[in-house]
Amino acid sequence: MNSVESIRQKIITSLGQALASLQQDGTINVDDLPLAELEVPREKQHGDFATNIAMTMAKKARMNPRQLAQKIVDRFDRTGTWVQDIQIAGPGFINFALDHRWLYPVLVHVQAEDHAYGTSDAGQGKRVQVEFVSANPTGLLHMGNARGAALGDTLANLLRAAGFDVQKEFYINDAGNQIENFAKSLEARYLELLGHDVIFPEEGYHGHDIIETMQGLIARDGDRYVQMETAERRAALVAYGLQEKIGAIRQTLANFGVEYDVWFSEKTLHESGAIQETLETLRTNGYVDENEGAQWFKATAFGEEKDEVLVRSNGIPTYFAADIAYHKNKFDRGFDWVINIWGADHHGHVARMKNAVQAVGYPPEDLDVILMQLVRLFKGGEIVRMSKRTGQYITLEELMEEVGKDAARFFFVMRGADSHLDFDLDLAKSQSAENPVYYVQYAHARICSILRTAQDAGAAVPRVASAPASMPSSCGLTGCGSCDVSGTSLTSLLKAAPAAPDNIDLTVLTHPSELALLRKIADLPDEVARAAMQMEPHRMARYAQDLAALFHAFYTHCRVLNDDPALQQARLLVVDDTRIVLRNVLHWLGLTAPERM
RNA sequence: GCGCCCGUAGCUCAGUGGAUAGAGCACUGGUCUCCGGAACCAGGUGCGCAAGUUCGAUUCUUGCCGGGCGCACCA
Repeated sequence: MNSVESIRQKIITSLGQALASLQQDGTINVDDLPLAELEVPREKQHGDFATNIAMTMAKKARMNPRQLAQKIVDRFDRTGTWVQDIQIAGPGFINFALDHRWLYPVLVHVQAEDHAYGTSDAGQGKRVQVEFVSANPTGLLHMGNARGAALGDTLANLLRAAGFDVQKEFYINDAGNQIENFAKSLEARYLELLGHDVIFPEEGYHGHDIIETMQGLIARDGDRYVQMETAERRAALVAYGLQEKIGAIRQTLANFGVEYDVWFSEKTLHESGAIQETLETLRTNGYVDENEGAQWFKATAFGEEKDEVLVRSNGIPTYFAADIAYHKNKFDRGFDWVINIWGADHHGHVARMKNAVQAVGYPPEDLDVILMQLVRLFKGGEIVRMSKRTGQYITLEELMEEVGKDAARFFFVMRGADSHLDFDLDLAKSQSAENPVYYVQYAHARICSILRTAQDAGAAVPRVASAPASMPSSCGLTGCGSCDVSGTSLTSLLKAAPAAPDNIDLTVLTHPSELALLRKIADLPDEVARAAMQMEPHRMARYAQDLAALFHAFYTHCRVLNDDPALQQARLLVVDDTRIVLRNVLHWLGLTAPERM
């Protein structure tokens, strides 16, 4: 349990005891005692924690809220709570102010946990799957995919940090109508490139990229497919096309910092008979109707307006049928929680999917669908118009070329998923103060610069109690490179430097900007857990900005390298803790933490 | 027509059943003998509208207005 949570629990327990005591001697006459809730007041002057318990209980206790509050406070045992001062305020709030010395142990704790600081066991090892992007393998990744990639990857990182057992998955739509279309489009381009007269399919994919794909094939195999039967030719072209496209998507996502645990092919659901089995399950459970030669999912049984086709009258299952089989497969694999990230244009699908999950025998509330609103690109103050149909759109590759991976990821994850995102290309590209990405990264680089200077002067970050053997030593992310290279990083250089005495005096840290920074650092485990469990990765982006701002303020007000050895030691510790937190957060956000800029 | 999302400062967006609703940008004025000025400090306007639930609503409910998106034997 982290420091904040431990103090919070102690206060809640003490409140509960105070209430129980009042109940016992009949001062308040109620049957059941609610558990007090502690909140962090908006206003700093209202203390570190506050509870509204006196207000919520006032009516049942038939007592004036402020009077009740006073009685609670009188019985409140502050042993072990760090509570220094209690005030009754406003309509009946009880405000608790902590002795700021509670923050000092946190400073040491951060050092001990290092890469693991901020992680927790909030998720209790529950198995979670996050499926995101899942773009059609018929083209390049666009802005919507990019937003999904940043949100999904960050969310998965945060869930992992919060103690969930997380799997990242990409669902490959390599079956169905759009693949037919893809095949026809490839064929048209192929023949066209070889000088044949063809009419490009009406519903085909117009993107220039598939011309390049076919140029690649011609370079490899020449015109040998021209003579083939149409079906055979299309099969050959589409096999090549899919392989090429999926490879490109995978590479682009890797460049964007996204690595999946599983790439799941829709086609395998058709080939393995999983779809048929799922249809059987649905039929057994009584959710299938036959009508006009097609098979329907009885969505109306769940209060929907109309049923949905599962198998067309031509015998081919719909995307919906495959998707049900896919979700059944996910739950069959034993996930406790399944999260999908979809574009908002698929919102009509959400209720159906949840109903279908229930129909195959799983609890629909174990499925969460995060809908993300569309992205609008701005350049020079103008909207950049995009059209998928004509292939006129900016790709993720182009975006990364233009603004870089870090800026792109940060901008996508900076806003809540359900808010429309205006992506200002000029701003993301600008290396200036207006750009929040640079603001945050600058704080990290500035810290590293201070530590370098300290090292050159022969000073070092004080050595603190080393981590117990049971302490996790990595960030909790699989495939994380930065934890492995810590042996050569600045940190270890500093740690290897002549050690300062273990016993440093932290009580010299009293400046308001120091304490505010420490308080923010102490909040990290809670913030991570909250962002993860509420599925709100944008909270982490905000946390990073807030922390950077607090650091910059601290930097201006508190001279780190100074001629008071005790103060310098203590402040070096603050600075290095801030570095650790910034680095960890940037890491979960998928951004680099530059030591120089 | 039905359904989903959104409406908060000039702009882009946070936020919470509570006590004086925040941040960045933009605008104005300040801060540096010194650790990175990509920094800091100060300055002011706002919860689309109207009812309801509540001790208390920007938050929850309903209606309306405005914007976006869905409503195929497409995915």
